[in-house]
Amino acid sequence: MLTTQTRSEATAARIIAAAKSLFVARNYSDVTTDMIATAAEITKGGLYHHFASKEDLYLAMMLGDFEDKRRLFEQAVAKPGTCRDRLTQLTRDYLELPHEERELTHLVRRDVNTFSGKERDSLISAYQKALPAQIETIINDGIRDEEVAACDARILAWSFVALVEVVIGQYAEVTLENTEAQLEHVLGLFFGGVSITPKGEPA
Amino acid sequence: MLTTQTRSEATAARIIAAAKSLFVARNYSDVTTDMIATAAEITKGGLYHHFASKEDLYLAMMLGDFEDKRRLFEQAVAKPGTCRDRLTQLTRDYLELPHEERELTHLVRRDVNTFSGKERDSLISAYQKALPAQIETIINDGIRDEEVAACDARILAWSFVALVEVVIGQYAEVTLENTEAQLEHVLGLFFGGVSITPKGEPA
DNA sequence: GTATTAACCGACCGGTCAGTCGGTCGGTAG
DNA sequence: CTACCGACCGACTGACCGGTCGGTTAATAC
Repeated sequence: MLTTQTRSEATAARIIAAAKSLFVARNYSDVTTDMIATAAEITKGGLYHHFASKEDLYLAMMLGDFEDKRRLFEQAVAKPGTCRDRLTQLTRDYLELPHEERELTHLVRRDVNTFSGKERDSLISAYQKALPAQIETIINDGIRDEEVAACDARILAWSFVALVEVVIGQYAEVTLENTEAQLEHVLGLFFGGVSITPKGEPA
Repeated sequence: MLTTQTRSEATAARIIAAAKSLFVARNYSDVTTDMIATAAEITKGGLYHHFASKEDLYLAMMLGDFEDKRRLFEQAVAKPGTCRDRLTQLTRDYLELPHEERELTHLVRRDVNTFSGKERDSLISAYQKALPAQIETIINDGIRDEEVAACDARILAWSFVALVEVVIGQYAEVTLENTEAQLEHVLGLFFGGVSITPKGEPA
């Protein structure tokens, strides 16, 4: 029926998908390889045929996802336009990702202490360095063009990320309903703050 | 030498202190009762003399810390002044807490999925409801006094919290050196945004 | 002094979980 | 057809960990 290769790839993909939904829901240590295997409709032996270890699976899952996000962010960095426009574009694309994919982005901050050595480093350099660095680039352009006040761009990038996470609902059971409302909140707050000013609508 | 009661209280405090530094550094599941006992210079049997279970210890640690923070926040809520002044005061007090105490505040978001039932509920209602609700109160006053643009105060409260966490360095190895620089960043960004405006210094 | 009790010890138990290994089955190559 | 190999199975193991329990010491009560 299926070729061996196709079948193998499909199984690996099923394992990754199962791992995503489980690791998003619970800490690394609280997800067992049996749980992942069962969710992927395979046995533990089968899982270990595809991945050398639990850590290996976690890293494959994360670095695969990172690559997708890196490409997504790259598009916004490459585009012309104002800093605000590019951040809007990037955020809109990001908010339209499925819930699970967005959750993966901040999994690192929760689980990173579980790892050590180069595994830990690769996670940090992907999600804590490379992705925010792309946002930083856009913000630095904004500073150069005098659209944004001069300030440490890295801190501003992280501030932006934090605001996005708030509207996603990471911080509580607080969520703005639709993507446009979320966008408006983040961009409005980031660029204009909450103060009532004579010239317009903040927040 | 020491009375039994004093000795007991001191031991319990030592266990809580050991638990704090370990739980801040690693996930709930990755911290063993043996590690806590060793760090508290006691044995596991001794630990279980003071606390009924690992979960019980974790909750005692968290709810004790919550009570301290609740009182700290309460002061800022009770004070008169503008919304900005009160938030400044609260944030300054908060930033002057020792690193470990501040880290405890967002431990819940990392570990909450490990618990269930009323243990989980008590953690959520403390750190995800009661504390942000106090900030929300201050912001609502700001909206009432037309100092802050009308908007869902809960989302604004969480946005503020998120910005504070950024400058604390939760988000990367990014930290502004001193408390005043951190304060300026958070308050400036929250109230004024990052845009360059004719009338002054944002961010 | 004697009895009682709280604080603490440390060996132990039962369960869990990452990882292993010998084996089966079906597709593939020659 | 046959030999092979990759995909997968499932029982097993060894380490670890939360929690227990009988015992020891020292403070306290009488």
